[in-house]
Amino acid sequence: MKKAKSQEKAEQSKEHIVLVAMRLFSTRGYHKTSTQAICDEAGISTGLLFYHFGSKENLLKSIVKMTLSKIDETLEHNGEEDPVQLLENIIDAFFDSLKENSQYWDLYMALLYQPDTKAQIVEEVSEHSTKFRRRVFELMEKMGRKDPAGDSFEFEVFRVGSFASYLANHNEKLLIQARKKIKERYLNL
Amino acid sequence: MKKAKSQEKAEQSKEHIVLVAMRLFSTRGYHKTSTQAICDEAGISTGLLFYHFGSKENLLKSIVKMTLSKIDETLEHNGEEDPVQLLENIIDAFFDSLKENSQYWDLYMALLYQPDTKAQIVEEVSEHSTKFRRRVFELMEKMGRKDPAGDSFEFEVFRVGSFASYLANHNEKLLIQARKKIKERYLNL
Amino acid sequence: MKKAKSQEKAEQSKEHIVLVAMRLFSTRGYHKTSTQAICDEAGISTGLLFYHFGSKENLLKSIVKMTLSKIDETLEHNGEEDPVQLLENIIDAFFDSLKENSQYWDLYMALLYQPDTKAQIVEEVSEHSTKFRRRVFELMEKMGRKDPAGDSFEFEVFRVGSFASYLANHNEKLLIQARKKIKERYLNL
Amino acid sequence: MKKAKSQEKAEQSKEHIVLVAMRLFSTRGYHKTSTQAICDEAGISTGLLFYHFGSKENLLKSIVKMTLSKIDETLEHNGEEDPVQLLENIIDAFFDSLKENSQYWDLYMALLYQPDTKAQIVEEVSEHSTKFRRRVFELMEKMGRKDPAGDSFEFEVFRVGSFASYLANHNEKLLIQARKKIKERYLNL
DNA sequence: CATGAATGAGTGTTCATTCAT
DNA sequence: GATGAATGAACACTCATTCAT
Repeated sequence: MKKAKSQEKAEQSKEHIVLVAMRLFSTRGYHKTSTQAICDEAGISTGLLFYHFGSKENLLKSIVKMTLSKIDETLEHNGEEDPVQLLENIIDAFFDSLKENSQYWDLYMALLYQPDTKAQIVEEVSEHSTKFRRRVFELMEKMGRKDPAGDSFEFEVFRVGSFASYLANHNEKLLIQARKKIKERYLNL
Repeated sequence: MKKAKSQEKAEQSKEHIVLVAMRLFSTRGYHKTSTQAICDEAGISTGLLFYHFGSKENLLKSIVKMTLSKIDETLEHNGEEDPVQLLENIIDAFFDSLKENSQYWDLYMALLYQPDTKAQIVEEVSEHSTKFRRRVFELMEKMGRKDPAGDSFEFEVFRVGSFASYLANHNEKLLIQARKKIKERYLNL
Repeated sequence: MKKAKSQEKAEQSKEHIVLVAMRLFSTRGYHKTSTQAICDEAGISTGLLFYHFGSKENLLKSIVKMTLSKIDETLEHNGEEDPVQLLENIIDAFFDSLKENSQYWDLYMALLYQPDTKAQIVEEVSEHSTKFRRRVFELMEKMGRKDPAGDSFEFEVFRVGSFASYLANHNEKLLIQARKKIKERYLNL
Repeated sequence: MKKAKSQEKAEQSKEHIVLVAMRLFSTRGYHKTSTQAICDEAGISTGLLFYHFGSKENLLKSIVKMTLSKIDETLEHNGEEDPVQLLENIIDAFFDSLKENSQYWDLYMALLYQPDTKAQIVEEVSEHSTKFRRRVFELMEKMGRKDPAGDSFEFEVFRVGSFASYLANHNEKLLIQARKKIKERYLNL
């Protein structure tokens, strides 16, 4: 019981560190955030961070893993319904996540386009995005679209464009408009 | 004349450093490229880089400025033609640039999504992209599109999506397909 | 207790660095003493100096603070006696300190007459010297001197002159003579 | 004739540099003043400074030499008069110089109390101050003072004290008062 | 679990000086 | 005389990481 308690505490501590680190990484940049700054902000000692995560690099991977699994949960939280409704749910989930996990997506973009950090996270990330692309393709097939491959390609480009545009300056109007446009184009046949 | 010679040499030296720096920044990442590494690779002394550019940050700005002005030249090298043709030229120029100045665009994405580097280049960059967006909007108007605002918005999102997708893994096929799609959608009424 | 031990060790480490730094600053000059030289001489790593003091400038301030507080202790270690005896004690304390803390006073003069270092220490120093001047004035009043203001002014000029002259070439005879003269003039009415 | 002209021009150029350098050295500090800053301020090229002076160290020596010889001129500009009048003239010349060549004396103090710069100027300076001390001693003898050695020692300590006190904070009142006190003590028997 | 003193390689930058023109 | 591009050693400082307690 004691162990369980201590473990739980450790988990809380780890999650707390992850949250603080994500905030700092996304607002200051990964390379501009020192491990010391994370420790200070999280109110822990230098040693504890390395006890839990081993390295700064590994802390970064933990952030990505933890956040992606949370987002996955949201995406998969769907009862089975008709494909159009499903795709709309996915679109909404993604665009909602963009605002809710804004910090994460900021970090995500930063990491993905820097050679050194990209190498660290590419594994965790690529699996996730492949799964997502396949999902959309399947839904478009079920929806009876003539060119599901072409359409899902277009869809993905548009989705990435929405993300990249929004994250470049956090313009909310852009986000609303993009969501509307993407629904118009790919939900109605 | 003597002065001209010496100035010319200095200009060459500066441009050489800029080129080397761009290559290293884009392949290794800005923060992972030391000024020393740039000097070594360029075959110059530590001091010369700072003599010419003053700081690493300023070197970065110089890269962005120099490249953007080159790209601008290409975009504006248009005789007057009908708007459809002009838009196609712009699309081609942009997608060509993506391959030709691939290094620059890699760097561009990395810089734009990192808070610290973004701050450094935002001024130089935003002017450029605003000008480009306005241009597309005007062309769409001239083409007689019903909703030039909505269409140019879509166009921009799609263009950004193409860029972001391509630069994430340098998949050439994706680029070809995206160019084709964007032409289909926005060149034919 | 454990904490106390570790803190104590840290305090020793800091004091050791201060002592080494003072020696090097005073013998080589502040600007000619690199932080690395201090670390080497003190047998510590580069990082530790900055861990404890944050900057070279702050190390300098710590030296001044620490030494001034030591000297203050000596000056104030007086039982209550008649003003003449008190003034003599103060004169002796000051002239003794000049020999005992010779390194500090060398540094003090160097710092005080350089614009950049002066700015760093002026705060710590001025308070100390004001307090001292006031003390002498009060004693001269108690001694019943006719012009305590004029006399304490003269006294201060003479004291500063003794210091400056001695520290310019470390001539011991000069110091003995100056101490004798100052006592003759300001202790006897 | 042409040569003379060119030489004259060179002398002007050299003197100009010396003046600029003295100003910068005294206001920013010797070590905090880069040769480049001097060149910029003087409106000359990097090379010219080194063409004229060979090194920063040598520029410093030139400043000291040039200024001391100017001050010497002032001190020696005396018709022969009675010793009391002569001493008063010397006192006045020195205290006037303190205000007129304030920049030089600031620099002088800074240099004299820093080990590295002291080594550079000690030769030029010590000769000058020895000569001055001897002069005062001789005058006190002629004035018929009982203890010319002791008095001239006191005088020197007081003079140095006045200088050091004034230069520590450039308090004009202090200077006036000190001049008055020194005349009272050593001009009247 | 947790602390924080200690490490040392690495960073961007400065600066006196040289030299071809 | 005069220029200014070029040099390279030195510098203050940072930071991920370790380890004794």
